[in-house]
Amino acid sequence: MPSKKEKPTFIEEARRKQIVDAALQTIAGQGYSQTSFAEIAKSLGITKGLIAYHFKGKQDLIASVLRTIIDNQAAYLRSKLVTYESATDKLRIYIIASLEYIETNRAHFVALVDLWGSFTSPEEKRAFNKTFYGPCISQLQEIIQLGQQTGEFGPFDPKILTHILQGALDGVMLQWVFDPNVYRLTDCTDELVETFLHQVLRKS
Amino acid sequence: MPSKKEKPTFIEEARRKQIVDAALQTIAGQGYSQTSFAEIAKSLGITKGLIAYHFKGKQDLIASVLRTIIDNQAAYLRSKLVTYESATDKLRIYIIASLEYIETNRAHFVALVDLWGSFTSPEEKRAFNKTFYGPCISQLQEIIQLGQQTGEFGPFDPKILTHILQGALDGVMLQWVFDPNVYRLTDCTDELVETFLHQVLRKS
Amino acid sequence: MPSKKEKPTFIEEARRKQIVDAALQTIAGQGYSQTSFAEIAKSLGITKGLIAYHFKGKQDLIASVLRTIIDNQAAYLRSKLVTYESATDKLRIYIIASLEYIETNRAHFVALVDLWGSFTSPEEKRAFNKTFYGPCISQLQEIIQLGQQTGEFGPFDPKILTHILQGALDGVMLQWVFDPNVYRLTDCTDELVETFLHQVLRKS
Amino acid sequence: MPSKKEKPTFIEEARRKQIVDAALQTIAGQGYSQTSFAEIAKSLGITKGLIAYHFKGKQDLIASVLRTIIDNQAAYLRSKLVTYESATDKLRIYIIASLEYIETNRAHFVALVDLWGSFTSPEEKRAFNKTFYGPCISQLQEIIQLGQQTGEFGPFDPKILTHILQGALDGVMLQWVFDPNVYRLTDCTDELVETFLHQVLRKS
DNA sequence: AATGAATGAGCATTCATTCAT
DNA sequence: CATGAATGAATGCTCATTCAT
Repeated sequence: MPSKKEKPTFIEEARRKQIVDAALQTIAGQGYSQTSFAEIAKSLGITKGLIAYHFKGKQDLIASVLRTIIDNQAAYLRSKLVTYESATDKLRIYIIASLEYIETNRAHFVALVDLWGSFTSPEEKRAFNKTFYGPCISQLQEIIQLGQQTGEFGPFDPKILTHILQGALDGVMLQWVFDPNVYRLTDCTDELVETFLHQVLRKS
Repeated sequence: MPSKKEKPTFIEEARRKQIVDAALQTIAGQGYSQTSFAEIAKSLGITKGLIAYHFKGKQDLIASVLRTIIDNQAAYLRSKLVTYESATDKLRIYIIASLEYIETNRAHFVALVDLWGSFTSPEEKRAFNKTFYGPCISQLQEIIQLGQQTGEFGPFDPKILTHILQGALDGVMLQWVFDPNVYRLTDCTDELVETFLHQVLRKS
Repeated sequence: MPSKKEKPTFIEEARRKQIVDAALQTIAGQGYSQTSFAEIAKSLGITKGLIAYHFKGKQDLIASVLRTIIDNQAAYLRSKLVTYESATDKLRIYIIASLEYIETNRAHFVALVDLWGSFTSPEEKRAFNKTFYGPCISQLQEIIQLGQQTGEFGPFDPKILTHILQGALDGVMLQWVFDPNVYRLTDCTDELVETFLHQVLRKS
Repeated sequence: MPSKKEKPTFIEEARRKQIVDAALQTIAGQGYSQTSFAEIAKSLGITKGLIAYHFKGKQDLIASVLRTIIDNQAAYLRSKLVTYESATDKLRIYIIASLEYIETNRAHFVALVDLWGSFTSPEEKRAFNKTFYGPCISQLQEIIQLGQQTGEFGPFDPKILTHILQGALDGVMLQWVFDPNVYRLTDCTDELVETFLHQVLRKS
């Protein structure tokens, strides 16, 4: 393990990223239970000792993988959302961008679901949930509350609807991730936008 | 392993069920990665040799666990659906019963998600998906198509809506399974019924 | 690991003893730092998995080794001491038997010194010391105090003399254990008996 | 590793000493088995590569540590002994100084005992013994033989008594090193001086 | 002189699986 | 039917050592 507090060197940073990416691909490709240091190392043509050199342990490595997945997705969503003003537009683009992202980063989602199995205790699972869901949920809830403040959206429980919409997105992505041939993701996008926009815009 | 073709004895059947149940609870409680034969055996007060005797291997055991989860849920849904005639009623009860079932059988869903990690190759994962989602999806799709035939429901792509509704259900259950304190499942039920009934009943 | 509370089977007990003995010999022969499960297993023609099956871990195994060494020696000394009545005789036989025991069980002492290195923290080392030295010291101190009560021995600080005599015994054994050719152990016995009996018998 | 034959530079010499000292403290503090290059390097704020650069290998380093311990003690004893003329005085001061040295350099003795475990083969252990015990024993034996030549001491086997006295010293130090609270080292000093001076001075 | 990236062998430990009893 | 002894492959991890920079 390199020195603790000093800023990491260029080569160090590059290796870490390389290993994290390989880990992510291995998890997505072979499942978490088959993702050993040896397997990751083999896929990179390095030794497993090198992975242990760059990461404090397996937990550290998968935490980094998780971080990467979450941060990437969050950054993508944020970059899309900033260009729109109205809550209606933001909500539409949130749905579209969420599915778009998964379509081009399927491995991320596969790995994410698999990683769930790496947390053994209920406490760890809850923490994992918070880390992963937290940012999405709050981003979405802000949009919905914005819509209610501006009067664009009707009166409904914002928290419940947030979770249902996010749930619908995740559920749809999940099925597609399980089997990409089950439907075209874009067809779902349209239907989801229609269903939920219609629902939030109802005034009575 | 008992003889291949003979019908299983009573005790044989009981043991298998006992072991499958213990496996399910262990997976839900400690996670799949912590679920060894030894762990299951300990929770039953038997030896791991006995588990190996009754099942061809670990894959065989978890396949049985999976079967149990799926069959139980399917049976529950079916028993609820038969008492209703109209597609609208059937759809409402499908949503309600799905969430009801998970609320009283949370361990099943926890185990199900965890078990996803036990499939290593993409092919296995796809097969798992077919086995698990298949029955739910076709049951739901039948209801929706029924509604369109009777004229209760409006004109929309039945397949896509089926997947979106099922996805919304799964997504909502998933979040609740991750953290039971995130919302009351019944609150979601109402909102889901309202959202989707409104959507399918639209005529234009 | 076999069942926790039930009495161990015959074969279980035999294996454990066999493994403990092999561990002791390996430690004495190659040093603790070279004593791996693999090494012990190789010397027995079994697999290292079997050692892990019979012992909870390495700590458990070396604790058993330690126990064996200490108990054996203590039992030997006790069996010798009971046949004598007077403190003078007991003291003489304590010295003689201590060296006798080491002469026929050199490996025990070699292993004992080596095992010291297996305890990393000062607390562990102190505990080790208590476990090992405690029984010897108290046995010896009882003899000396007996001698002072019966009037056989003169007036001196019994605790200090106990430690000095035990120290002399250990030091002499240590040198001989390091290099058996340095002197004949029996020559030391005579001189030690003479030196210390003379010392304790002094009345003024 | 620096060039073989050239005399070492000032900085080279300083580094080696610094590393040897750190190694000694680490061994005494955490035990030999926990003393890795990384651990020593960390305690000095340098990299383990640097240690490998200054020493041929781990064996080389611990040999240097050993040398330091032995030479320091020998130098201390010699400096004390030269100021006395008679064998009786020399013997008394040998005992006193030996215990004095350990009292102020406890870490040296702790490390010494721990280092015993770093020698794997019986041959290495014997060599270690010779290196360590040799100087002490010959110094002590010279004193005793001097006393017999001058007629101060009585007629006894000088070799055996040398070893017994040295053994007593080591044994007493060992117990105190194991647990400094077991007795005050100075109390032992007095008793040891009394016991052994009385013994060597006996004329019959 | 010194660093830090990289190696490769070795470690204790876990576990599904086999099989004689 | 059931046990428990035994295996062997795999896992995460440690560490002395090497070497280009």
